[in-house]
Amino acid sequence: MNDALEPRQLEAYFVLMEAVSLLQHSVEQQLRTEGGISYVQFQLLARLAAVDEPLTMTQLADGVVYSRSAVTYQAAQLEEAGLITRASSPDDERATLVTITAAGRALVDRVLPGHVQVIRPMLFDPLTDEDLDQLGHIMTRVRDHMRAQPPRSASRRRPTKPSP
Amino acid sequence: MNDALEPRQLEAYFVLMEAVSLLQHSVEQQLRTEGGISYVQFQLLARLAAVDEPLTMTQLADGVVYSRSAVTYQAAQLEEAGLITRASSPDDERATLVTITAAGRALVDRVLPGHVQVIRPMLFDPLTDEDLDQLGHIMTRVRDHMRAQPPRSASRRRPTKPSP
DNA sequence: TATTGTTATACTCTATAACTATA
DNA sequence: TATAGTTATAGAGTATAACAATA
Repeated sequence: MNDALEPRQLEAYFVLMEAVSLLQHSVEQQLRTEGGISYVQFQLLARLAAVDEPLTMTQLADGVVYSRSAVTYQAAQLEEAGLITRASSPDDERATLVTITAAGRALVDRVLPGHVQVIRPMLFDPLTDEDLDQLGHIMTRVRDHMRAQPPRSASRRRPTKPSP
Repeated sequence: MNDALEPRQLEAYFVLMEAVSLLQHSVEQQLRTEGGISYVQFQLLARLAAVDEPLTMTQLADGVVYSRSAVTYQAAQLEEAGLITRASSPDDERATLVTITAAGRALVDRVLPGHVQVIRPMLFDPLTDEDLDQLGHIMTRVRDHMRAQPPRSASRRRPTKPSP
């Protein structure tokens, strides 16, 4: 058992990261220019629009991985921009329910075409439909596998101190 | 011709971005913890180690996309940490040649095993060798295609002001 | 006691524009 | 005049830890 991966595997990883970085960079500019939002903010809005019901801060964070304070920060930005509202949950007074506003939905709808126009030439044009299908399948498997086992190092909430 | 993509295409894109974000996050923590460097810094060092010869700041930037000032900033960090050296080029006095130090190589070698240990369970374990091959081929095609046509919006150097 | 979320703070990183120096 | 790189500055985003309130 060797700790080193086959060079080809490592190469696939590096190329994956590089290509996505390029894509992310372009997409970020488009969102900033046309919508005045970051990619993270777009993700949060898109998620809220997709599920079509209020989410708690924790649920919202679950989709984007970051720390609680980062979500609070982003939510504050989005709320200030009138794209979401926050209200404490009737079920659990500790929780904050985040709801996307009409303006929020409108923004997502407004930036999506331009978003696609950036993605298409970069990601879709060079690939066949079959490639895209495979890519989708592969990354879905990867994503689901990642979500299934919470990363050892990045626990959402500081684990309780082991009895000292 | 419709501006909207097939939902499945868009889905593949979103999953791709999500999975890579998760991967990036984990990898970033590993590099920070075990090497005290960011992923960008790791990329720069790995690139210098791979080509095995000095690169100019511009050449270095080409691999990582960012603005000139960002490269200067990162190079300053790496130089301060003793991982690279900078010296003006004999060929072109304007250029700065960046050379990786022994400590820089040592650091890359030192963090790479841990890096792989993070990647393996997240990316490689859930995929067959064939999947990985396909992923590599697909993303290589995407990457090469992206590099072939410089993004319209993100010119490396501010284009000359159109004759006013 | 554990969990949800917020806040204060410090830090990293990035982009813009102005600047120097060389080609 | 254009290019390589640096610098000053300002802004966005993140994480940590301490905190308040609820379960």
